Amino acid sequence: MSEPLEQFKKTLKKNRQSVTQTRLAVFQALQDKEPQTMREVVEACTGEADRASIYRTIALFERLGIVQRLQIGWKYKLELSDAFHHHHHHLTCARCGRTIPLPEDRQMEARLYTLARGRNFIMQGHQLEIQGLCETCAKT
Amino acid sequence: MSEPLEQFKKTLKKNRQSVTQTRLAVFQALQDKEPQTMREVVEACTGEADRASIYRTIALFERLGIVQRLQIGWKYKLELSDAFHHHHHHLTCARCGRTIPLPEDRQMEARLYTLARGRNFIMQGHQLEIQGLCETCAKT
DNA sequence: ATACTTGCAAATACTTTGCACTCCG
DNA sequence: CGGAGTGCAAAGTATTTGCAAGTAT
Repeated sequence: MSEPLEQFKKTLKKNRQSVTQTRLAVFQALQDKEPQTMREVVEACTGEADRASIYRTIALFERLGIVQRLQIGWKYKLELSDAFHHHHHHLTCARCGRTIPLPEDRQMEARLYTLARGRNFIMQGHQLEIQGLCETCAKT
Repeated sequence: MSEPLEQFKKTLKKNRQSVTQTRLAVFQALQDKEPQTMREVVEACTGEADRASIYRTIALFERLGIVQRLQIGWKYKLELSDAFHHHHHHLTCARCGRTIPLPEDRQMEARLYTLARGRNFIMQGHQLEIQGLCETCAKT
């Protein structure tokens, strides 16, 4: 059986939430894809779920830590959270808009934690986005 | 004369943009303040500028690198850019919503640059937001 | 069975646009 | 003066909400 799918269902159950068609559809739409805009998710689910339900589902998923939002310029995109991927950050190409994942970097994570700690701040999460030009666009 | 204000006017002129009442009002609203939501900026400028003009002004300021957006959860906030502040990042309290500036950290910036470089990516900018609990909220 | 979820439609909130009028250089 | 910039009103988008009807446990 599909490993992440099981984990997903388990997460819902653990929080006493039903495993419904709508939720499965939204989860599938996000699976193994690059981060998507809300519009893309809605389009991917057309016919399977109503726009309003998708918003409600995404909000639930965020509350349960199933999805996370990334800021891409003025907009945001959605992707499954670290529990379903490795923790990572992104490079976004300012020219073509592509979102490229960066591998986790323990050293940097540790440094962030220390920085926050120094301000008596308890770090719960963080988000890092780098803008620039991807290899392809830099050539032209 | 006010130093940043002069710099602001110079930036506009350098780009052949007029120094208008609206632009001054928006700039003042952002000056020496914590990052604000669009709504807050609009409210701060009520009576001095129309909502539509403020949106147009913010768009212009972003184009000229006068302001930058930060993602705070689902929303964004606006603040004057690095040219008017030191480059820095933020801690956002998940409980009370406060935005706390973090000092610049050269070492971390350098590491980011290296990471991007390793992927043949030309870094032009980046954004880092840390969520957690501020000292006050952590106590209660 | 029955409490949680959804679809639908309508209300809000947020952002952009067209155009005639005003102000800056 | 002449073009850039603005206010106003209206059009688009995006997101949220109430409620009757459907569905998972």
